[in-house]
Amino acid sequence: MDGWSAQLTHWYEINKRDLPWRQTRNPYFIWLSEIILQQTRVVQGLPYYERFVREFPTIQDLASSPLEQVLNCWQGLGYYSRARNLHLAAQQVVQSMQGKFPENYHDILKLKGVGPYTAAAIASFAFDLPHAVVDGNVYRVLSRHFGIHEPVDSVSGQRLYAELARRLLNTAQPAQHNQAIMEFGAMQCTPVKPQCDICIFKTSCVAFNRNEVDLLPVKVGKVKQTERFFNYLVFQVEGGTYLRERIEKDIWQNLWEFAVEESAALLEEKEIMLLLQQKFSLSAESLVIKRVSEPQRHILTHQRLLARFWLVQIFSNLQSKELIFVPYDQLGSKPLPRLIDKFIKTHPTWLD
DNA sequence: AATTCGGGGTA
DNA sequence: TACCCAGAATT
Repeated sequence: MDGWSAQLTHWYEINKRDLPWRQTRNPYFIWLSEIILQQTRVVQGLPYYERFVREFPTIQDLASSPLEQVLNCWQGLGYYSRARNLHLAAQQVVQSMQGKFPENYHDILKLKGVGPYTAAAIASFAFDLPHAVVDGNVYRVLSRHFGIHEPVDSVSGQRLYAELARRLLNTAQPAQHNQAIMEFGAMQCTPVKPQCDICIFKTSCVAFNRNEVDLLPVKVGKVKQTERFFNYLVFQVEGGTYLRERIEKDIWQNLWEFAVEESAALLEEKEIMLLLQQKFSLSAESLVIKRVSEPQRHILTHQRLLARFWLVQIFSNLQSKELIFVPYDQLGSKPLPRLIDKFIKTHPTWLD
């Protein structure tokens, strides 16, 4: 099995993409790229990486910036706990590690938001330490090449794949080996329509020779989706509107949105009017429901959202514990979920 | 061990 | 549609 890594890295040297985080050994930059790329395609993460490097050139800059600024840079990338943990981990390094990024697997693993994959990636890429990465690409490449049907999302499967990856690792060049296997999974041994016809492992790939490529890797995880209905109230009051921060333990934590009423089904105008009077203590004379948007679908991994936006002009100030007044020209200063950001961008006439 | 965290590309 | 992406934290 000694030649396996050699074949792989040979393929890599010919076919690798030119990616910015491959041009540096700075553990801070490599860490940034790895957090950004968790569950995220390279092409999607790339502009975010450039932005973070520019906005936060050092880990001290990141640690001393307000979370809101970090979330603003992260806006649209999803899985926002990554941004919160990134910020926490930066403060961890500055405050408890004298600003020195940890230099071994064990200490890297202590950082918030850093799990086994990311710790192995940083340890190998930045410090040439012999830790094998196991990510979605690795699961796919190994399951197919070695014909493994053990589910990748089971505990026994994860043990099995981690052990196999560890055995295959070229400990003389762990960084190159790790980059190579992930690049191979991303570019050649792809989830659908892998390019088996031109694959260097054509003769040794068990799945290919058994015609099982499309069956692997095996996953058992079933995602059950819930349906939710959000009724958004876009209050219109002299030059601005009202936003609230989502602080509850739910999606979009620490992001901002319009006043919202969640319901078992989208509310109708009569119910919205009642809500405005009861929950927001507005009289029928002090408000006008001016427009309502089409229902907007928004799909998350575990949730299907249906949202509708009501434009409500009001003639008195709102007294609400959680709603804060935001001038229209400052809407961009708050980190917003894609659903809200998209609504604002596609309904410019609603907001002058 | 199972669930929950986003958003977009691709077939 | 359904699947998946340089996964990790929480329950």
